[in-house]
Amino acid sequence: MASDDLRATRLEKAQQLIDKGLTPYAYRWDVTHHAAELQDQYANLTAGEEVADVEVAIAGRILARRVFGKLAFFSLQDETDTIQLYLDKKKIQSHMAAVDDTAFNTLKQCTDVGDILGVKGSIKRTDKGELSISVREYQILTKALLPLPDKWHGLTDVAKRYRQRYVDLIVNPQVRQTFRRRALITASIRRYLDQQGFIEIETPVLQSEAGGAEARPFVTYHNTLDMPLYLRIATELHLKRLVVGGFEKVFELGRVFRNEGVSTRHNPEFTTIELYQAYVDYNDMMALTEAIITTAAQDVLGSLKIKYQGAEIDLTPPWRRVTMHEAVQEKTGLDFSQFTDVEEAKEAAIAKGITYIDDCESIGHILNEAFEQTVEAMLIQPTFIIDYPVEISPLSKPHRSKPGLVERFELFIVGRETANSFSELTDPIDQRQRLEQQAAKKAAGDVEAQDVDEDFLTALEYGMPPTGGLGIGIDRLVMLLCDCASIRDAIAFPLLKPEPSSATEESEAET
RNA sequence: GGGUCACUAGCUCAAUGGUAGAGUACUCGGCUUUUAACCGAUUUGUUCUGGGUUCGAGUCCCAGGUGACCCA
Repeated sequence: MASDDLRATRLEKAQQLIDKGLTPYAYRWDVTHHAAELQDQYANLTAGEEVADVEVAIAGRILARRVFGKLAFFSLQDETDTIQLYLDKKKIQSHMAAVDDTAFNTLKQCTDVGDILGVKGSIKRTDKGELSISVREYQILTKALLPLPDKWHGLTDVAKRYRQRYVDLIVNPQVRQTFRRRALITASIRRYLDQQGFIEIETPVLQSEAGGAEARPFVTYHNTLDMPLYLRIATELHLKRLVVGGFEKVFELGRVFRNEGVSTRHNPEFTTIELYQAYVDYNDMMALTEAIITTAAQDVLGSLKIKYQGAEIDLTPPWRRVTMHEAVQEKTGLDFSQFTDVEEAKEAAIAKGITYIDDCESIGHILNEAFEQTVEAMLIQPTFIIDYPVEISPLSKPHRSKPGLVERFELFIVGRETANSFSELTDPIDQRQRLEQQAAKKAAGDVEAQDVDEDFLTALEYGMPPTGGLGIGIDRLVMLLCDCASIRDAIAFPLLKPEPSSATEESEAET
C-alpha cells in the first residue's frame, strides 16, 4: 500500500542517519527561544537586514520544505508560532564539519515534512521580508514515519480530527488555541474563586449511590469489596457535606459522567464546577455567576462583547432576569400559575403546540416542557431564568414567597443551559420527602431518578447553614468563549465509537 | 430513537452503468531569496464492508459500519 511505501521511505532515511553515526531519535536540545518571541522581538527588523552576532536555539516540527541546490528554506513550528529557517549550504557545512561532513546533503535527503528539528543560528529577515533563523547547526531530533495531511487543504475529516487529535493539533492552529484558552478559562475561574476565599476539595468519583442530579449513571464494579459502584453524575451531595462540616466557601472543578446520548452539546464525560457558599442565597449566586463568567471572558478574550457562530453576545452585567412563568407566558400566552389541574394544563399546552407531555405527572413538568420547547432556544443573550417548579427541583429550597416554586435559576446563553443554581434545601425532613419521591419514580422505572442518600440526609440532620449553590458547565462555557460549534471541539478527546477495524482486532485477541 | 446526507490514492477532491482520474505528497533529476517555490520525469487504489440486479457497478437495489446535520 502507498502509506506503507511512504513509511518505508522514511524508515530508510532513519537508517541512513544511523549509518552516518547520527540518531533519528535524539535525547535533548537546548532551547533558548520560541518562535513567537523571536517574531515579536525582531518585528522591526527590515527586509534584507541581518543580526549576525546573536545565537538563538529553537526546536519544532518541519511544516514545509523548499529546497534548492545549495540553499533551503524550512518552516518550523513550535508551540507558539512558526518561523522560517534559512539553510545555507556553506554556512552549515563549515559549522558542522566535525559532526557530519555532508550536513547539508543529510538535511536535504533525510528530512521530511513532519520531522522534529533543533536548530542554532543567527537572525535575518530575508529580502522577501520573512523573519528567519540563519542556521549554523541543526540536529534531527525525531524522525517522523507518517506523513502529515495535505499542507494546503489540511485535515478536514471530522472523525479523523477527533480520533487523531494529535494530527489535528499539528496542522490546525486554531485547535491549539482552543485548548490553550480552555486552560486559561479554568485557571481564571480557580484564581477568582481563590481570591474570594473559596477552597477546592476533591470529592469521590466512585460512589455507591449516584445522586445530586437526574441522570443515568455509569456502573462499574469493585472486585475485592465485591460491590457495584457508580461514576458520579454530580459533585453536589459531597460538597454540601463539606458545608455541613464547616467549610463556608467550597468548590470542585472536575469531571462528571452521565450515561446518555452523544450530540453536539453532550459528551458522556464532561467538566463542571460546582460551588457552595454558606449564608447566601440564589440572588448572591446570580451576582457570583456574572462575576465568574465575565472575569473569565476578560482574562481570555479581553472583552465582554463576543462573537459566537456569527451572533454578537454581550456579557456586560447585569444580565436579564425573568421568571420561568413569565418567560413561558411571553412566548405562549399561557399563565401556568392559573392552572390547578394537570389535565387542564395539558390541554392548554397541547392547544399551543407543546408536544411529548403525555407522561408529565405535574403542572410543573408541563411548564418545563413548554419552556424547553418555546423559550430555551430563543435565549441568545445571557438570561437568568428564575423560580422553578418544585417538582423538577428536588434539591432546592422552597421559594420564600411563591408557593409551589423554589429559589432556583438557570443561566442560558446562545440557547443553551450554561449554569444551574439554587438556594440549597437545608430542611432534612423536606429533603427526605423529595428524595423518597425520586426513589418512588426510580422504582417505577425512571432510570434518571435518584436514590435516597441516607448519609446525605444524616448530614443535613446535623444542620447545614443557609447555602447558595452553583454549577457551571465548563465545556459549554469553553464552547461559548472559543466559538466552538460542537462540544467535541471543546474537549480534547471526545468519546467516539471505536473504529470497526480495531474492534475486530480486539475480539481476535480475546482467544 | 427517527429522517437526510457523506464515505474513492497518505491528504483534498473528480469520474452519463462502459479502461478509476486530478492536485498535493512521495521517488528521481535540475536550481543560492523561497514562502501552496518552480521546471522535467516516474509511481501511487480492498472506490467503507457484505450481498444482489446487470454482458458490465465507484455509480442502481438491500443489509451493515462510521461520521455530519436536523428532529426527539
